[in-house]
Amino acid sequence: MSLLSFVNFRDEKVLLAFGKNFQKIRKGKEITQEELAYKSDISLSQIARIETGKINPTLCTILELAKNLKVDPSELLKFT
Amino acid sequence: MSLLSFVNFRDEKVLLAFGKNFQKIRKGKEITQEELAYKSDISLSQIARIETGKINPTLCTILELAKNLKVDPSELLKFT
DNA sequence: ATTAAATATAGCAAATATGCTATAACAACT
DNA sequence: AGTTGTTATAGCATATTTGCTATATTTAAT
Repeated sequence: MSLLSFVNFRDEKVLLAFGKNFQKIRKGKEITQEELAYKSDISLSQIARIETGKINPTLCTILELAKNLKVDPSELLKFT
Repeated sequence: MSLLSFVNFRDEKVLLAFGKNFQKIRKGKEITQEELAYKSDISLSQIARIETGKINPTLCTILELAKNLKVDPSELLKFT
């Protein structure tokens, strides 16, 4: 087994950009992380980690957050 | 700690729908799972699991696949 | 400057995403 | 039927996502 077998694709720059865009959209909706966490079934800490680019969220997490932000999921993907 | 603490949000129906849409797009591009796996740095087994709705892919995986399919990531999110 | 609200961080546990290899199932064709 | 190409499945190991709790840091308001 190769030494790099378990180095998954995880682009830090992309995650940071996604997080920033996400935060901009959330703030545009004038909703706090805590409110969003309450509405969606996603923890406050997880939302913070997403916005700071610490983690690589899954499809379902992204879709759930988009739903509760009342924004089209593709909006969340519109970052450079 | 609640009994449901570790039941993450993972919507099987959504994953199945995403997988079917993904497969339709890939086939529309006339590329095999194997070719796509080679181009992107994502394993063949993972692509198969995605298309059959077995797993909940991460943002970076989705973006990487979209890139190598030469399709806008938002296309991949257009399923019912 | 204090306080309060909001966000970020840290550490732990559980679930799962991912890669690898091998095998099975399926499809198309001769 | 047999062959070949493609996709699906299974089992294992590791990294990471996620939730929880608590604490720290930042921001906003008075």
